Amino acid sequence: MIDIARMAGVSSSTVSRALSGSTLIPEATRERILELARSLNYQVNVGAANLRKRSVQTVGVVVLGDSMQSISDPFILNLFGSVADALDEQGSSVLLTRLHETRNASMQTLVTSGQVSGLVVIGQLTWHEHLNRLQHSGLKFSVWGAALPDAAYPVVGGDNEQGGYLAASHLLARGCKKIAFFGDINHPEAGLRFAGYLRAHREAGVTPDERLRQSVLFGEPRLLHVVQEWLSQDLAFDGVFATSDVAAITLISALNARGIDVPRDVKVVGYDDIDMAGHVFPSLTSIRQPTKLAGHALVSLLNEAQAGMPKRSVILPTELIERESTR
Amino acid sequence: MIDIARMAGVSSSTVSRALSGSTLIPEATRERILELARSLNYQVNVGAANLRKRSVQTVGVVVLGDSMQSISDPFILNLFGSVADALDEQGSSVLLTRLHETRNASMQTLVTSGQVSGLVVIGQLTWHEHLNRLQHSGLKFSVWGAALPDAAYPVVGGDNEQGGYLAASHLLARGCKKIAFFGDINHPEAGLRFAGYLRAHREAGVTPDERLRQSVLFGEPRLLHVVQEWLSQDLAFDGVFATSDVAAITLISALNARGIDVPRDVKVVGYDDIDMAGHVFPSLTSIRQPTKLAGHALVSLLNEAQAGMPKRSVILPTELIERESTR
DNA sequence: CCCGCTAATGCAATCGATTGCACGAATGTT
DNA sequence: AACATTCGTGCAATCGATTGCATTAGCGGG
Repeated sequence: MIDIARMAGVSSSTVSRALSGSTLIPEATRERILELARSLNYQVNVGAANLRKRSVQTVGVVVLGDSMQSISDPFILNLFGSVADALDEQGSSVLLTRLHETRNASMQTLVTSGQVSGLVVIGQLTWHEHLNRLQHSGLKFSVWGAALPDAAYPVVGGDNEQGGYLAASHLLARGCKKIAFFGDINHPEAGLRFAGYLRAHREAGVTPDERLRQSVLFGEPRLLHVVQEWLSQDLAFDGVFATSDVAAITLISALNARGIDVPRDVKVVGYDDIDMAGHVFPSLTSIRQPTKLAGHALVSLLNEAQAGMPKRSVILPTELIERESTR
Repeated sequence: MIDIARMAGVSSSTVSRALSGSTLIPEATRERILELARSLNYQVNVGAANLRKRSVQTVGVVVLGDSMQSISDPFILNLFGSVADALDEQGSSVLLTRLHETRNASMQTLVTSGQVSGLVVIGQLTWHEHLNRLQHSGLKFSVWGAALPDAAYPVVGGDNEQGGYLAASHLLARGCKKIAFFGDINHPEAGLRFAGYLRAHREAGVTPDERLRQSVLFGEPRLLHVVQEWLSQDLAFDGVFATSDVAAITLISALNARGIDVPRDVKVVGYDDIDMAGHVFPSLTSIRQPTKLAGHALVSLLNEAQAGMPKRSVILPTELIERESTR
């Protein structure tokens, strides 16, 4: 910067002001300096500027779990992209970190060491208590997940209850009477989806068959096996609501293999509306969560936390995307 | 740091040395200072340290393409995770950036502005020329993609030719005579896979039918439509090699819908071995690329570039994962 | 007892920017 | 013509660390 100052015949103060767009510098001078900087391929050293300004334009995005490898869920990737987009828009950089269960001190470290100004946390699960503790210690962050009643930290999540309701209502409206539920009821988000499934049945005056429930975990490795086991029980059903598209697609493949036609004999609704939902045959009806909004909401809540505003949580509406699997 | 110095009754130089593990400081003093720092929850300001040391422990990972949204390819995510793991291991942070076609100047910027020491680039595609230019301008980076003959930059990629060879050989060994190829031959990686497909045919003494080629782009939105169009041509075939698992799964769904049994009537091999390959029915035989190795290789090549060592490229072996779609 | 040497420590410059304050010039006001 | 503003610019301190060099204390050897 001093070199540029010399070449432009001004002081480094003037260069700094010109580059940062201060109104003190007349347009003519600024143009000259800008041009010079461009031709020298000069960029302000962000680290030095941050040091003096005592601020950082970087947000940490923390993905909880063993490793990114384990996150095979395409929905998480979309969400992640949307957070990155939102941060881009406000001119922040994204420092990515994955955390294992063991190294939980490191979330604090990122902020304390001045690398990031705050955190967006994706993947709540078993970390709930730890997140509560961090919130009380004054760390600034926002979290994607289910809005647990005793969460002290700001949460953004899809409206899982509504999602489950939309799915089941849609199947009922399509004439299904015996709708199976595929998902792990103990998982916070899947549990809410199940609650919505029940509400839809109640409102329609239909009593759901308790035998038509199969616990399927997210990312279950033996998914195909579980599905086939379940089908071999020869239960009577004409519809399925699966809490993940991966499970739904697996199920449809298995049904087709047994000569059961989707959607004629059985109608299926999935969850997350992953890319492949539109690619398989029959294409899959699914519940879409507004990832675009989610990213913005997570960033907004983080900004609010940093501004010292009171903690707030956001529940985003879900939407049913109708495709051939329920025609 | 000055506060700690005062409290420990030493100068900030001593604290700095103690914290960075200099041998000048006797063990007793260092322990005392470390304990004090811990109790005050103190962390060295990374920005200030970098400024003085004139070094950065952060690597930029650049994902090329419109937006993370468009990267529906789960393989890319795995790769990304593996790069992040490798950087973690050597104690580097990961600054994530997505770039659009339009803003291509910004790769330089990240390094020039001192935010990162180098870049790992994922997604080569149409950027080849631009990457060559950047390499000549002295930027330090490594790239995942196909090792194009005139690439001036270090590349890590799967052995696409071998992958295509493995896939086609496997189908031929399973008795297939008419093997269709699904993929965009103009895409560098898919082109090599096609070359391998041809070599396998040559070695087996089988002449591939030129009509059995369907150009399918990665991430094609109208994939399902394309597949159905193709099937309606009623071409005779008993095997398919698809250059992506998503295309392969779509194809199998469509075949099943027409009463064509996989693997009995037609055998199918995909590429990338995505998670869902094991979940669908019939489960999908696929070509796996060693993502774990890929991450390490990308980081190694970047380190070498930064150390001023001559450019080198790495081609990683692929592996056929046999499942039901070719039984 | 003095000298030399080593082990610890501190001083102060430095990294590359930003910004409060002071100053001089130009302009406007009576 | 004298004075008050406004405008543009530069000086120098500052952000929070690191590190070359100087300095001091402590110790053993001659």
